[in-house]
Amino acid sequence: MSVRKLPLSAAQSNGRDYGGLDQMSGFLISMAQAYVFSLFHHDLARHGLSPGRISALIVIYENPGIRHGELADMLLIKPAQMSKMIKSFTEQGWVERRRPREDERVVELFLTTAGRGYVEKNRPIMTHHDANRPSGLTAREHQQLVRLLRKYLRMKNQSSAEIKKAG
Amino acid sequence: MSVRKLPLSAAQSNGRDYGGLDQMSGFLISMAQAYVFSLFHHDLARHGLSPGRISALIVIYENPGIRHGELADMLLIKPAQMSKMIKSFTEQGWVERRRPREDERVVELFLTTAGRGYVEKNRPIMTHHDANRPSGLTAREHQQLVRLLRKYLRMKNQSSAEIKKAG
DNA sequence: AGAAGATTATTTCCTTGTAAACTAAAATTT
DNA sequence: AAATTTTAGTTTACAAGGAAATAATCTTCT
Repeated sequence: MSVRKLPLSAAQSNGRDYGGLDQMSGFLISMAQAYVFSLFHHDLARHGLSPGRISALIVIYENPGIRHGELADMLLIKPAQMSKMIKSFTEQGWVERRRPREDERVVELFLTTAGRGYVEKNRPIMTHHDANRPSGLTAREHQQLVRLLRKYLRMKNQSSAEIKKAG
Repeated sequence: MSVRKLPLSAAQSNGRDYGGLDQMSGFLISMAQAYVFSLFHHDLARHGLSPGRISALIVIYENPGIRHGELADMLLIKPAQMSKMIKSFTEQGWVERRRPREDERVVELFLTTAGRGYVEKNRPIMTHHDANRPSGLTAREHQQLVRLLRKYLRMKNQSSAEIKKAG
């Protein structure tokens, strides 16, 4: 049985040697990404969900009026790709673009009612999938991994909303 | 100055809210991968290095005769993509393909002398780049991240070569 | 032996993502 | 104020990667 058909298992070395790659964080991160992506696709593609697209919609949901470029910076997506994505969102009727009077170069993004409905329906599915993704880690190690990745990426410790919620 | 021009900084939120994405390991792994990839490209593209390609060559170097499909499984690369990559390697004169008599479906891969030279020249560059990549982590946290990612991917604890070296 | 099924790799077609050139608007310089 | 430079986003042309169909070989079952 080919392993490639079973995204539930990650890398298969079978006695082969990674020659040091398996001690490099860059390589491991790339492998983890491939694994996560294949699982996401396997489980959620039938919902029409793609990780990049739903992430962008969630951020617009939380930050109405966010600018095109800000969104690209937050998600590490290139502006060119962002343009295409936003265009498809407007065609889907999920996103509305506004050019503010005071600076007509920029584009501000807002979700339509349909867009908000789409996020409200699918964010829980995504969250659940992420929390329940099979991995070799315990729940505690998973939390630790999240903490390390956030620090790796130099993310601020908490969003203001989370601080409010926790406080 | 736009952040997108400076791959040395990772995600930029600037007071915006990730709406929970920033607590999901899948999202963080994807962001980390984008960050690592952009840095790799920024620093090493002039050497003609791409992470996927050099990784494949390293694994062939360490495992002469490895089969097409085994390599794909180890690197989480799809067979279709592997075929294209191997084809370009043979055209570059780095890899030789052999069809063994006992099973003529399979393709066994070997590096040519030029291929071995290429790996020997570039692996240290890659290793150095990985070890010195800027991140928000201390050296100790970096080691911890490597350990967690290996466990996440259910990788065997050590390669036999490493055990020999350590033992 | 012969048919049916499984395995391995490749080809074709399509989607996604990037880089570079370009347009438009605002800020800066002279 | 006119010219230049910078900023924001889009378009275009191309490269990387994946899914599905195909080809070739091997295995299994009768």
